[in-house]
Amino acid sequence: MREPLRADMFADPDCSGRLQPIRFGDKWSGMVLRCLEDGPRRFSELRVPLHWITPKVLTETLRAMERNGFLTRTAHAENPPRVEYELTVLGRSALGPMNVACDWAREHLPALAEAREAYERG
Amino acid sequence: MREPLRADMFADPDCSGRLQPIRFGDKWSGMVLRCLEDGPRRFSELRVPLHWITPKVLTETLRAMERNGFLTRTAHAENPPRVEYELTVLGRSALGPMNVACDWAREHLPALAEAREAYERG
DNA sequence: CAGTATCCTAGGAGATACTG
DNA sequence: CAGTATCTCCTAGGATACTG
Repeated sequence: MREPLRADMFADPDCSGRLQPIRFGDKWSGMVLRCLEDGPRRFSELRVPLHWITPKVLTETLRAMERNGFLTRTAHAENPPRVEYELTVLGRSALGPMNVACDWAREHLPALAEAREAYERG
Repeated sequence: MREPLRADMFADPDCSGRLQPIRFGDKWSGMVLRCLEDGPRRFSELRVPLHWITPKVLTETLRAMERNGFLTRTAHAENPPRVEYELTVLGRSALGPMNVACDWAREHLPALAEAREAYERG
């Protein structure tokens, strides 16, 4: 629940390519969803597993998800500033279909790869 | 099983926007998957429900899905030519997660829309 | 720390025209 | 009918630098 996010959270080479045909929103939303699964996280904390995504793009992603009601943004009046992002009930409900998609991908990734090789051979 | 595809198959205005945060592959793959659900279809038959997608883009989409092993392309030696696209077992298996995602979207679309309105109001 | 502000680029996607 | 072949456009996404 409160362990730090691992830097290699999305480092699996099998998933870094385009083998996974199911996407959640834009490029990063699905991964952010996964990052927030175990509780609220800070801006810079999210950057680590997300391959050091640039602040501009992470801000855009978080704003879009906030706008869609997937997460809330809480700025604490401290110095240095601390901002936390946390899934809403709606956002958490999206983990359901995402897990189904992930299970499907894990199960069929070998078949995907094999189909590509067969296609390449002609 | 053999009814023609309806032209307004994807005409629902609620789904034409960006409210649906789950995407299958590129812009058209998910819809093609749905179009082939009930059996093989011809190239020009697919164009109708797909908003008269340009042939170039439909070809690209079909080639990508064929490459990933989602469907097969069968050219019949006739005149005029007839080509049929049909889902493979792998392609059909992707309908599982897609239906889960569609169910989720249908259930939460009102909440999505409401979240947006609330965000817009500030 | 948690962001803005600029600038830039690759490629997904469409319009249009042509062909075996 | 079932596609190619070109051309063009848009924008998601990244690089870099700066700030309250």
